Amino acid sequence: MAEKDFLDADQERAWRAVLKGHALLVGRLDSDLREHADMSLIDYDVLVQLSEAPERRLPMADLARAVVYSRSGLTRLVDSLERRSLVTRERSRSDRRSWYAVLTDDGLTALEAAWPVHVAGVRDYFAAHTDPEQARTLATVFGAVIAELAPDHEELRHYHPDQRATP
Amino acid sequence: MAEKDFLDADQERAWRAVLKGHALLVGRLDSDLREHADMSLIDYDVLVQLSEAPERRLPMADLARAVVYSRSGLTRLVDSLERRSLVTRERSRSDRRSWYAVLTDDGLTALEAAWPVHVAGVRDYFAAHTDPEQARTLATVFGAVIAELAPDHEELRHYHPDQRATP
DNA sequence: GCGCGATAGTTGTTATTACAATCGTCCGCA
DNA sequence: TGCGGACGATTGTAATAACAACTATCGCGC
Repeated sequence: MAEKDFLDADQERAWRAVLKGHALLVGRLDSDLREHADMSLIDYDVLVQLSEAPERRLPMADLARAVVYSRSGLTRLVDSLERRSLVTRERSRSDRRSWYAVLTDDGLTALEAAWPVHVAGVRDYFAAHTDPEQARTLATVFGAVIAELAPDHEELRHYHPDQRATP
Repeated sequence: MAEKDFLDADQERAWRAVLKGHALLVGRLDSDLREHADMSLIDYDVLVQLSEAPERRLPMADLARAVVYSRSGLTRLVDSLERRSLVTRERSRSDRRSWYAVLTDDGLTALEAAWPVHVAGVRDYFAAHTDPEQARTLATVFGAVIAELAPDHEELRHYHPDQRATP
């Protein structure tokens, strides 16, 4: 059980600042990307995850966890990315229920066009106000939050895609 | 102009942790409130802002800025709160374009029922991983983000509602 | 080998959200 | 005084999101 029912003043201020600052930040990053790179922030996030995955691919369920999105939402998001040729779907050879979302060459090109826009935003709106020590603090705190609320997310590190079968 | 095109590793990690941790956190806080207090996180946020405002009221535009929400979105949100008798609208006497959202007694009761749920969530999922020094760092960093992206938000502190006219 | 609970993904449906356009009001200025 | 741009709020509309239900498949236990 908790010992206190209230948050102390510092914690309260911190939480409110995070809530409001985050809302402003993602709102701005999203509209910057829409305006200059023709994609939303969640599109960008999906493309980044895929670009960093082995063979540029991730099963839908793992991708949904990685970007903290509902499975049904991801289905329609990947539909949209597929219509724009940024991503394709491939059936897993080892589990016939599972599909990979795969980053296409066009998708990688789009990502490479988008990232300077995004990085400039993160730098100017966020990192410019954050020294390295503060950055480490943020990573620690939110890392602990992630570990608390999604302890299974570590497993994604150990994921390996199907080995390519000889056709 | 910026001197660097890349974020350093600490800043990158911090930003990613914030993005993911925030998504998990608000998702959980929202579903906790829906389950145990019959309101969403944004409903709660609106009620809190009103409860802290003089005479429990705020013009729609100020309220929208305070909770970082579009004006049209707030219109429909307040419609919903009004249907549930948690809030009412009152026309401003000094500016006939402007309407106040006013927290009702029922709204205050609902808020008092909801806040233990919310505070417990913030404490357990967030504050438990955040010592006072870290909390101050978060408030500093996100306070700077807010000042960068919404410099006009300070003005809200100076707001005063209509003085009550003698009927 | 067979059944059965669990899992991956999609679809039906509904709620939520933002943008653009609109209406009424305000206020600075000639 | 009255004109014109700005502002507050709402509405029409379309995009986006989640939940629940459903299908197909997996893999454990016997």
